[in-house]
Amino acid sequence: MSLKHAILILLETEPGSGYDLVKRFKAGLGYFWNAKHQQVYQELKKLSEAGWLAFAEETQETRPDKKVYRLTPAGHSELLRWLSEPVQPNKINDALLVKLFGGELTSEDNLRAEMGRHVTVHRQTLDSLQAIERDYLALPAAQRQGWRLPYLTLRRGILGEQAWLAWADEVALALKA
Amino acid sequence: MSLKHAILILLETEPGSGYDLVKRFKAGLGYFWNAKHQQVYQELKKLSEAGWLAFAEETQETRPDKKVYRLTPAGHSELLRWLSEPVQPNKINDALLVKLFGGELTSEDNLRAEMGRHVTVHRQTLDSLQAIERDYLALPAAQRQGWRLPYLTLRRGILGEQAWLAWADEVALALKA
DNA sequence: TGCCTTTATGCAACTCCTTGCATAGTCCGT
DNA sequence: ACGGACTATGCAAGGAGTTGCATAAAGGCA
Repeated sequence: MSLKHAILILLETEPGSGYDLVKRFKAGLGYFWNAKHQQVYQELKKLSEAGWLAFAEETQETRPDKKVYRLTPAGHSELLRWLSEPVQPNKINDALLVKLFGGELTSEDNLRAEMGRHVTVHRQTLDSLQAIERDYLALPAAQRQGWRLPYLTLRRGILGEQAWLAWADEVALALKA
Repeated sequence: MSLKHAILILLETEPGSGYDLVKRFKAGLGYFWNAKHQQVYQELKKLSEAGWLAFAEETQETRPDKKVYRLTPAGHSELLRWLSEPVQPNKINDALLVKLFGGELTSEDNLRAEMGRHVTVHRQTLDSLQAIERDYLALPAAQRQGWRLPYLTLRRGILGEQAWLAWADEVALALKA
């Protein structure tokens, strides 16, 4: 779908290797686009073959050599084309809800335990997103300007996680009775 | 992932054909698990080969013949096994957020138009979920009991869509300035 | 000294999911 | 009489994503 374009966006900002990209995914985009290292490497290969990326091999002394990728003009115009075109609304596939939907077949203890595990994860995610938000809000206004769109995606994460946790409270209440 | 198990849950409640299942996905589970008809047919084939489902061919006079699938005892225990085991937290892949993240490269008009399209879709989804909720709440308490777990999944949809729309308001405000 | 983590890339094989096409009768509206 | 939607299933091909393995040197910790 748009892993291609996520990569183009990251490399448009700054050229980098596959390994770099994986780290950048984890640091920022990762909240709403996940990719394993394998997928990133495979995609970089395809994007170079399509002529959207070019790479230079950098030999390093104390570390493995790396390939630094950057956009070609064709890659740049492809990115602009993609940005100008509507994206499909998101497909949701949530196994936890499938389990809850069919939960009559199992014990409430089991369901509560499952919810508990997920609550822990979502609370941690929310904490880390809020930590990033605090850093952002502490920046002088001039610097905030450059990050205002990524900040909106961060807000999506925060509001989404808060809503998830509010829902989990409802579930906890319903499973107690 | 768990399309397998979504199908097992649906057929555990009531046997049916591939065509039936697609309709049931649209009516209920569809909010949080999407599947095209092709995938359902392919999965039914695999599940029968694995021995978790059995089917009976029903010849119909005025309509095409169909295969009615039901769980085998092996399918039933597989479902119980799956329910007792933790599910992985959800992977998020949201192309709209990718676009917004890289939105500096395009016009604000374009971003506003894109948001507008998505707002329409989310509002419609919220409306239809709330219509289902009204029907549920109008049922006598005895009947509500059987649907209380699916109702919790419906609540997830409602709270999720409301949070999405609240976020969209924040975005609209930020893109106006 | 030995073990773990980090840096850095990739092949091979697989599952999951999508897209396009094909078939074929019925029922409904115009 | 004709076109479109509904019922019902499926093949073939390909794209997207996962899992397991392999290599190899450097740096930190116990």
